[in-house]
Amino acid sequence: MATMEQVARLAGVSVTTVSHVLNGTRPASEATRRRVLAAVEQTGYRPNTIARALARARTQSLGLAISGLANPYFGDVIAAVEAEASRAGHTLLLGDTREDPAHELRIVHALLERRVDGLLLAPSPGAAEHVLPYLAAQAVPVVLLDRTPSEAFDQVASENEEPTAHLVEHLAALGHRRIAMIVGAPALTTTEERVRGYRLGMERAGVRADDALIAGGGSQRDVARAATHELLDRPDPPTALVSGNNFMTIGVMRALADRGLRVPEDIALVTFDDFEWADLFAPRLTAVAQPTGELGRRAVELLLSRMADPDLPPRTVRLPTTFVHRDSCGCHLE
Amino acid sequence: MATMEQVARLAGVSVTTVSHVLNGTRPASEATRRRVLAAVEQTGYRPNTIARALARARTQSLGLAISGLANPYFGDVIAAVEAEASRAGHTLLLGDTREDPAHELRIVHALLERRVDGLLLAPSPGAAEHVLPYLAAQAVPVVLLDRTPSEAFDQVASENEEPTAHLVEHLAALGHRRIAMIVGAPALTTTEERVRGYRLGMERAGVRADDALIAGGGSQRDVARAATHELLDRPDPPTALVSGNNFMTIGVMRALADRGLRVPEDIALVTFDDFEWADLFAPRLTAVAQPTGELGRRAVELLLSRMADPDLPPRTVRLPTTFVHRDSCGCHLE
DNA sequence: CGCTTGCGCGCAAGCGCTTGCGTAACATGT
DNA sequence: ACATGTTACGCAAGCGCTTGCGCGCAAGCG
Repeated sequence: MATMEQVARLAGVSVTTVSHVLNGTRPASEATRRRVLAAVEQTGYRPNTIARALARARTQSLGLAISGLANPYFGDVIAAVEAEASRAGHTLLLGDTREDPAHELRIVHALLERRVDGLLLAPSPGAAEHVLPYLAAQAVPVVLLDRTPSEAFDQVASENEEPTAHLVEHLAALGHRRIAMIVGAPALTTTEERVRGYRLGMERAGVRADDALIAGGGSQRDVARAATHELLDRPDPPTALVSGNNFMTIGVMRALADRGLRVPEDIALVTFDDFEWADLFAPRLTAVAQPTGELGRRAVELLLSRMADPDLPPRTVRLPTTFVHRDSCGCHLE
Repeated sequence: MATMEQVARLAGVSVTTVSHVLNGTRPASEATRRRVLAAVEQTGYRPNTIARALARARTQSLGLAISGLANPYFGDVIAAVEAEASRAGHTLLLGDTREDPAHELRIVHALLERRVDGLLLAPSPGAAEHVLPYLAAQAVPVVLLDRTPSEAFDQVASENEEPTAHLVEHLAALGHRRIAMIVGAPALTTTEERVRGYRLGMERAGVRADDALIAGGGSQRDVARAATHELLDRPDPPTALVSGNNFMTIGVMRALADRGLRVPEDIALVTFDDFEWADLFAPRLTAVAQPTGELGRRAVELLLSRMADPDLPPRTVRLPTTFVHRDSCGCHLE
């Protein structure tokens, strides 16, 4: 991979001219342009973006710090982020926070040391005490993703409270009274909001909420599985379940399978987060679908605008979800 | 974010010394070390890896060019790659090839311009004519992932032929004779190998293979759906289906749902690629599971070893798959 | 007490680009 | 013919690090 120097020599001009021709930053005579371009062609020259970044103090790259890379929900988000970033001429640097504040800080450090021009972060539980204060002290543009722990940052997330309330009301309308919810990791704003949604739904339906029916699923499959077992072991087990996200839905289903319980015949289940295949397999899950692609796109959009103008006031974007009515709620039973 | 210069000034030493202390590249007196470290602490200094990369001609970053970021199969791979890369002190740059040779070339260019130290690539169909010859001419270490189009590169992939043959034999053993396969995009080696596996399975089972029963699903959901419809529209429709990958499985299932066909009662289905939830939803798919995490890990391992020693002969690693026997094959019907 | 050793450190030349400043060469107006 | 623009380009100083080379100094030696 040739350097600009070699191209310049071959074209019989200075590196300055090569640079300007390639970047279009200064007019050049047609003859010169052609000679430079020909030399580029001939040498197979590719700009060294590292050198460019050092000189320009901009890397044309964005950092994405997220957890659960394997989660298909985030998969969609990542795909959308990559597409948008690439459209804007930026490359994506990827880091997995592992939902752990310490590791998250390491990842963010690594990304900043790479001098990303902007950072997309799905803050872990605990971010508010660790990485967020640190980021606030840096000058780097940041957009928070999926979770919204701080109004001081730009952030984009789905609506959580109303959609969850709707799920609960739907179950209540079918006659359920003992409606349990398996909720995600504590300090996540998504968890808090979905719990509020649960309470709101119960209240609207005129059902007294019982805190014992709110079980911590830790946003993880196996924790959710255990939590579901605990709920079902109660003397007065719930007749309907709300799962707080897709990971936990798998855990909940596993617990139900462990006990040979059928959905929705033996117990009703509705979930936050949809699956692409949910239509095709039984039980067909009644779910709230997030606009994952849109989430990623908007996040990049926000980030680019902030990079363009750092003095913008912080913005919080909420995206509407979709209620997908299928069978697992038990509507079609009678 | 302070520069090394400022740290040096604060510590009353030269940048040379700061550099050596931070990198451990030269002994320094204990007193100096402490002063430097204190100055680093005080200024919140973070190394500028861009400058370092320029000076060292190494970026400590790996490129991952892959398609279908949203595909959970690749999600697992990405997660494993990220984990391994990060363990080795490398950052991941991510690009989506979109399974399109032209875009793939753009992505690879972008990654190389970023001067990644090594490249992981899931070559698109058509890579052999475009990006691969280009890469062969560069000096950059490359490992091919999932597909194995060229013995000239290091590559790691699952076994495809035998596992597919096994799926087919399994169906044949149940009495099926008209066994169709929905196969992936043409020029993919995975497709070729799985087709070979199909033929091999038919042969072993003593069933005459009919090429009309090999339908192109293009590795895409909707193409697979259409292909399935075509198969079922035949005067002598298949009684069993083999799906060539997880994306297409969704399409196949959708086509079956379109027609109200039940699996396995009306038609048997087995698939290449497993799903995490496949146990929990009906029909429970009988499938071949790839060791996705292992795939990612081994790929990074191979890449690192190649980076360490560019003169190694090219290696091709094949990973064993797992046959997961569930219900969609129809074994438990009678 | 000179002379070698080795230790601890700084100088300065890069790495491959970008970009402000300057300067020829030529066109324009009067 | 002379001032005044305009056009086309090169010089060189960075960007923030790394690293080969060399120098002063205290310790060790005969």
